[in-house]
Amino acid sequence: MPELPEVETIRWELGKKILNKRIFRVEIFPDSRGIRFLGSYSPADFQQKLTGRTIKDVRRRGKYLLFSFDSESILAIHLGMTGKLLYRPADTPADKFVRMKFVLSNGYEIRFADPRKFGKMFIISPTDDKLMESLGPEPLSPSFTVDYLQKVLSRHRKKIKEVLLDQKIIAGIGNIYSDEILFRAKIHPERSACSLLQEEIFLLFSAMQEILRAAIVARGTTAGDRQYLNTTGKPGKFQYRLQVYQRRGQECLRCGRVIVSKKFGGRSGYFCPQCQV
DNA sequence: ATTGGGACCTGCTCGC
DNA sequence: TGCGAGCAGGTCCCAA
Repeated sequence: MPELPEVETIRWELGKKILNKRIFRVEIFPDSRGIRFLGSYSPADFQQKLTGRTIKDVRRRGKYLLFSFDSESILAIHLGMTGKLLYRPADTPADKFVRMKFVLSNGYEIRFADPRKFGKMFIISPTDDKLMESLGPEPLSPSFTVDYLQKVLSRHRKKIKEVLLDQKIIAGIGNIYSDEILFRAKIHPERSACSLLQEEIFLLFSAMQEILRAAIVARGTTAGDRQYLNTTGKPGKFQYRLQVYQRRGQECLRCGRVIVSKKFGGRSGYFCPQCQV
């Protein structure tokens, strides 16, 4: 699924292309049922709110993309697992699984394609923004420090893997990067968060910074069945640098022991049973 | 309060 | 070759 680095890549690409472009038309397709229009907006309200608006800013918060306009409304998009935002010239052949599209004034359109329909799209107001407020801090922001991480981990007894995945604690990390971060920090995913020693917390913090930054530079990870693609339909490059995710049965690149996987609350986690302690 | 598990979705892989 | 079962997982929701 698109996690922080993938969403950041999309934000960066779109930001260069659609600023000050006007939304000429909003098309919502019949099979867009799965797009959850949260809040009190119906699809028709949604179209009305956005049609004719000029895009003024594209930001990211956690795994959400936030579009600002020449109005009070903010469009928030969560890509779920399989969501893509494809930026195409309007005369380009149709893409599969497009649930919604924004036709822009410059002859291009943004196509929201989402085979598994886990994506969400909704309108929020800058002043009443409960969802964004409920998100934890951005792990790459200057205010996210080792001290902060230590404080937050000491408050939770649950597994460190679960803590990394909890968007209310830290925003933007999903299954792929939580595995990679824990592997790099040599921490077992089932360790209780509050049991981590100061040294380990420092390693965890460093691993988080390094991996997320490297993944952004690599323009994200296209792995597994998620088939993340950027706005031009191209894959990322970080999958070539994965150390542990989806390497079950293969040798650990650090110690040679066989990588194992285990279910953590419905999702699979990969780790080395020898060097992650 | 915290924690855990199921539901939502559907394309894809695997085994018989 | 065909078909059904199972898997993938972010977030919401409910129960213990």
